[in-house]
Amino acid sequence: MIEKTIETCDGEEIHEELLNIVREKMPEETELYDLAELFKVFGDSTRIRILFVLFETEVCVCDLAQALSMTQSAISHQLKILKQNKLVKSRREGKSIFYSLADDHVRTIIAQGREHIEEEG
Amino acid sequence: MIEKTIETCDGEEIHEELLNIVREKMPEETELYDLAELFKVFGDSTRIRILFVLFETEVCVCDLAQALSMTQSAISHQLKILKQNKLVKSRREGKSIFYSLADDHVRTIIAQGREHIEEEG
DNA sequence: TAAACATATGAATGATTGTTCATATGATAA
DNA sequence: TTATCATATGAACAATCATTCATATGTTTA
Repeated sequence: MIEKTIETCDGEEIHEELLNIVREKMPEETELYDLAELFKVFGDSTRIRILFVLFETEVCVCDLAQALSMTQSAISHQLKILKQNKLVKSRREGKSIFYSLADDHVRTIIAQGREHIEEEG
Repeated sequence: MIEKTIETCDGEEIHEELLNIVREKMPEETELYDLAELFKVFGDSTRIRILFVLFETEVCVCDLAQALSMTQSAISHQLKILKQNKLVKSRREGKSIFYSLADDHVRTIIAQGREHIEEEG
């Protein structure tokens, strides 16, 4: 933490400490962009619902579509986004393709999100 | 985990286990919506950059704007969204308003996001 | 009080995005 | 091969959203 100061916002006097922090601790542009992209994936309730199903079991696209009462196409489009972001992986079994969680960060991130929500008034 | 079965996608025969899981484990509509809303907030690189500054110190709007090379208005709009979602809190000090992190879920969520990104090829 | 400063906000706009529709790809069965 | 089933995908459309611009609110100083 930098010390609190009073004088601010006179253009020239933006705190040097603040600028140093920004320069030193701020991740690279590409990482910031990738982070935002990752969280965008969680920012849609259809994809969240897909993930909650995958928390319990692997499923094929068509069962997912029925379980969530959505079209196969809509689900498939969303699975593509989840897969591109490595939240989900797939394997073929005959005509079907089964999707499952790629790793456990997904559970942790969503669990933290739920905690945050529940603590709000 | 439910047992894996082969037959799928013939319309009537969607696995009962899957439907039960969806009914029992899927959060309420409102919680799914709130979760997606929360993650949408993290899904913008401007807001991510604001949060990274707030990881280090509290700041007033105008210093934030200068540090991130953006207009006061743009920063103010984003701070409003962060505050509405209780990721950030504010206090007035004279003419300035200082913003700081509301709680530590923010750090955890972003830390998990970074881990996920770094583990990708 | 009026002027100056810091922040907030409503409207407009360009960009992004989720879903639908039609169709393509890929695998199995006849 | 041909037909059928499961999934993927491109284009189009509507809805959402981040930024800008102009202006309003609220605080301090003169």
